[in-house]
Amino acid sequence: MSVQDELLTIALAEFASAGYSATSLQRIAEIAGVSKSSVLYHFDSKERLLETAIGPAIDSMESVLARLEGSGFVGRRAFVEEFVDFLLQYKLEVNMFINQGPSLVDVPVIERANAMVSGLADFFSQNSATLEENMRFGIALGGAAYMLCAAPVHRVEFPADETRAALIAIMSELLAPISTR
Amino acid sequence: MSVQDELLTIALAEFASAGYSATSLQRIAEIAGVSKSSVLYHFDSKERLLETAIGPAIDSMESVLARLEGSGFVGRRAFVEEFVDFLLQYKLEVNMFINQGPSLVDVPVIERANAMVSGLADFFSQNSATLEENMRFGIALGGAAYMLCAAPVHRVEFPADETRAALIAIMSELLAPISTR
DNA sequence: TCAGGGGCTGACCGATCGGTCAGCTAACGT
DNA sequence: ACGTTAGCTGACCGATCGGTCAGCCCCTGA
Repeated sequence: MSVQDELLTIALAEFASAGYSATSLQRIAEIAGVSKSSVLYHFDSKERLLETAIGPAIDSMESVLARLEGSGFVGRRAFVEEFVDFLLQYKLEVNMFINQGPSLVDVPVIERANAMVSGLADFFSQNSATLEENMRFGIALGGAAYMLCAAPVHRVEFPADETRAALIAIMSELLAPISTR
Repeated sequence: MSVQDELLTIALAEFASAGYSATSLQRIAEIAGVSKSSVLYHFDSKERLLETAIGPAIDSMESVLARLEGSGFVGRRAFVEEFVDFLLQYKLEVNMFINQGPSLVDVPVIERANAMVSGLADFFSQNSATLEENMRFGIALGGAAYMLCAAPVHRVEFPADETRAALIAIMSELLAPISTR
């Protein structure tokens, strides 16, 4: 594992657990066993380090959202599976988007993540006839994201395959009453 | 409104929106139109300011959890209503607990909040026979908390009474399959 | 009239922040 | 053998952080 990749892994873990602004470059450098100057040699700034660390997750989320908007809500089952797999793959990044997205609005790469969240919310708002339908979307997606990406910080993790199946079942049940338009 | 109460209101809003460590006493003082020294006169430290601001919410959550553990899960309907009302009353505080609780573990008052979350999770873990049942609890509570306390940062708010009714209905549906033990 | 205290302030402190810069070392191409 | 470059470092910078402190203003009770 290259020094860059190691720094990215450490930075992502620290940003997600302690918060972006509360994580110093000095701390990341100490964990990696290098100097703070070395971190700034590989990544021009703290913000660039964040961008590189969470960029792939944002790209993946963008493609998931694009497919959803392309196929419409008739393909809800496929979307639910894609969404759950996305959460399972990018737990730490999603944790960051949810917890720190609104507070890091001045960081361009975070703006992209916030735009994804808003895009999802807009899609579901347009595809729901009532407030209850809209809340079914929110609870399904927000609850799934919380269980997979936020709750593990407090508690132990569950086996991934069982979790995936249970999550897809519950989310499908929540979204079932919503009619396709 | 006294200066103390005004400072508490401002501090809570800033802590929730920008994050505790990213909010400086200087900024709180500027919004309130007083000096940083004045903030530290009314509250001995930044940590004390946080404690005073979110203390009532923690007290309320403790009583909700105590009643749940006292009555057991047979009174799930009453608990759901209590929980939703708690979320509606303490949106900003809950937003802080969820988003920044795990990262502020060294602050005693936040430890109390984290203990509440763990207590809730333990109760539901003991009252669920399968992983899916356990996830139903998590999605119901996590999703509700996200919709009410985190999502409004991104988007517009909904009317409170309709939201309350819809939320209670959806959560009851999610928790219905779980047998009382 | 005046002593006293609550409310508030600016000046200041050490610590830490992100970031810059000159320079060291080892490996590589010619 | 030598110039170049990548990788890395410590020293240092200005800014900002939470917190301390002496002192000012103004109201109140004796």
